Amino acid sequence: MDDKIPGVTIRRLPVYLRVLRQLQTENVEIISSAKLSQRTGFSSEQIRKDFAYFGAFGTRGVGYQTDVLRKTLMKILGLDKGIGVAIIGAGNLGTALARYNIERHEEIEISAIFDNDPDKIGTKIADDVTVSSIDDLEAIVGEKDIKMGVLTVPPEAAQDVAEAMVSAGVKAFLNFTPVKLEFEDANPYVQNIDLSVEFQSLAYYTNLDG
Amino acid sequence: MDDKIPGVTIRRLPVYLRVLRQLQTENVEIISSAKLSQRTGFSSEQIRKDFAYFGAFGTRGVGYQTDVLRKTLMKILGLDKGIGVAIIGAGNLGTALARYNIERHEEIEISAIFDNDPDKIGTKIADDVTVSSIDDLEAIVGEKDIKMGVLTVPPEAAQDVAEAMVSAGVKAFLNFTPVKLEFEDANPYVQNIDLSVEFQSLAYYTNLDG
DNA sequence: GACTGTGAATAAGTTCACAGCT
DNA sequence: AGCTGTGAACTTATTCACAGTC
Repeated sequence: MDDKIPGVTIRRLPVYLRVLRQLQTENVEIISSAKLSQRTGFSSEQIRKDFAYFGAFGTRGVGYQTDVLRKTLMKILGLDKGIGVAIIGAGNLGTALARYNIERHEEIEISAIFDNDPDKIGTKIADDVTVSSIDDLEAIVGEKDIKMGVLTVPPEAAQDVAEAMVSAGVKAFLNFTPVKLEFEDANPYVQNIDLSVEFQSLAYYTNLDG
Repeated sequence: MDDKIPGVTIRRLPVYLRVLRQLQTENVEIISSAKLSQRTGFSSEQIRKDFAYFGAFGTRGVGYQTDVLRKTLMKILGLDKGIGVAIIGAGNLGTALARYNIERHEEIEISAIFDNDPDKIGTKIADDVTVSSIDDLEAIVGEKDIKMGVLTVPPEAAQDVAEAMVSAGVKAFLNFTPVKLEFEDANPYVQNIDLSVEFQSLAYYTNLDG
């Protein structure tokens, strides 16, 4: 039941989760891969393959129970227990992400946001989120058992901050800086989101006919 | 020279551009695919393959001229001429992106930002960027010849806004909403960035050893 | 009859390996 | 000798097609 799940599959799970939440508000108790296909845009075969990685939990001739499916996917992603996140860099993007995230994800909690600007430290970004000094990074990350870091610092600070976080126990990063992070002993998971890449690559398609 | 370039290659071009800009400030005039590999993290074969899509412009035994390469890549992406972008939704994320982008990309200019909140309309987000009413969307997009749209609106508004933009001439979207956009006649390019997917899928990796 | 689960076929992208210039 | 350009091998992901279950 736990043979190396491809990253592409993992990244589809939150989409399934979103649809399943919707379906539950609509009181839909059973759903077929074909219907899920309509709602997600993924092919029905792909959906069945994805679910099969976690063992078969559909019923042939019937479909999947939305409730069971949702709970299973939550558990696989580890969203059944709360996850603490720290955002490093309380600039435009960091602040926006803190607020954005708090609105949407109960399971993923912004536990702290850090900056090195004295004017920002102590500022309240959102309910329950106040900017801490980056000097307290390791202490707070350890204390609050933070496992996930979001990097929205200037590029030159990224590598150092990331290393400090890893030694404090962070296992995974959302890296919004254009820096290719490298680690010696530890091997945290790094998901890069490079907004320059998004904007500039999109330019290519504005010149094409479609 | 122009046989269907894979999307993955297009998305690597901005990374090459960033490195090439750095190299030029360091006065490096010639660069090998091996050196580019070190700086980008992509394999040297991959880099050569990518460049080969646009015709061979390296010199065997020598390498690539940074200046020629940079100009070629800029041209392929269409960054040699300015590109107008509109952001729809002046919330946390939209505002952050407007400011973020203005700092970094001269070639990609935020030409307008729209919202439907009367309190926001007329507000200055950054130098030269003031929030316009969404009622003026089509007029302004047409007038300023905007080709790229960034959607940071609430999900329920996304489809309508996108359609209005397409009829005004927008060719490509950066879609930060979780909505699967669909179009009838036109076929704009849509790049989805789903922050919920990023956060939730990352949770999976915080539970793994690596 | 409806829908899942899965091997087999295909497609897309990456790495290998080496011939070909300079 | 050094480095590009590229066909061939390989790897990864998706789609096809159908047997199996309810």
